[in-house]
Amino acid sequence: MSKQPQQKLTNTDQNGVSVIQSQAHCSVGNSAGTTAGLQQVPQLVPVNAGGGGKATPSSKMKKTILDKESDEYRQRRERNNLAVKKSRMRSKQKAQDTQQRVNELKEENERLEAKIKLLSKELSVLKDLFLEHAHNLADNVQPNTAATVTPGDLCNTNNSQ
Amino acid sequence: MSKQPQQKLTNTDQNGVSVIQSQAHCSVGNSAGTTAGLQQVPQLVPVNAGGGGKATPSSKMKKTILDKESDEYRQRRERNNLAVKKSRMRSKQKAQDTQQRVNELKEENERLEAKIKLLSKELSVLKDLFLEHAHNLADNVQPNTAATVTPGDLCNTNNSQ
DNA sequence: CAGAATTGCGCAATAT
DNA sequence: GATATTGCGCAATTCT
Repeated sequence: MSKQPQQKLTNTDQNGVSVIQSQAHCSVGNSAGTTAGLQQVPQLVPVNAGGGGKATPSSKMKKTILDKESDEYRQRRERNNLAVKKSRMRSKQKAQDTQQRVNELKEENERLEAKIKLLSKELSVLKDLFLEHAHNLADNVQPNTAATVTPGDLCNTNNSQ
Repeated sequence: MSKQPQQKLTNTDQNGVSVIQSQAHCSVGNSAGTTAGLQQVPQLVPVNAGGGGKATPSSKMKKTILDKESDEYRQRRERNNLAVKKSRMRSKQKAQDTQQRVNELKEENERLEAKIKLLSKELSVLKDLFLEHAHNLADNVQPNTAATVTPGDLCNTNNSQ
């Protein structure tokens, strides 16, 4: 997947055989022969076959030099066009999905970040309490009076999230 | 943005006008006949323009009935081809970037998740200590002996991350 | 060898 | 008016 074989071919078109296709959709109806001028196809004939018109694609020869007319040709084109469409659709879909994924991940991230903030805060509170308590102990304070905190306050820390 | 005007045109090819163009500036070799056979071609001329070859795009006429020959036409095509290439490149780049973003976000997510785990653990430890201590107090234990914990242990909790 | 999937490319209709 | 986008078909390759 993903390579770029196709001969780089500098924009200067080298061999170009190109074709035009479409056009057709001129006006709406077009159905019949509405199409004004447009001549039809030139028929690129395969000049072909170097010296001995090999009919059999032995070693060198490209293929059988496709006949644009051939039914088989048309069929193949049509199938390919279909495949192309499919492929592109998928590609597009994938891109969309990826974008969506980004959004989801971003949200998730915010949630996590928030949770961290919360936990950090709790932790800091607890630590402070501890330090305070330690102090009290150091100062030799009565244990009972030292009960400044009720653990209960810290027990509902089950952040649902 | 995003619509799909282009006449759907059922795949049944209606009238296809095909042509070959290039050729002209073949010059640079394109080396010999690399391209197998392909002869060129016919040059589809726009049969066209009703009676008088109007040069001026008056009211009805399409445009000036583009002359495929016209220099201006060729120039426009070339510029457009360029634009198309550019656009596609960008599009591809964007997709790639998005994918990358996904990866980054995923990593970040894992980091956050880990941090949360850590904080949670610390918190849980602290809470346990608290509970234990509370117990001791309840049981009326001597404060001094209650010094089971040293706050110091909890002070280096600055998770670098 | 065949058939589907990808990919680069150019055209033309639109959109901006 | 010019460039940017987009759908489409062709052909060359690659993948199955």
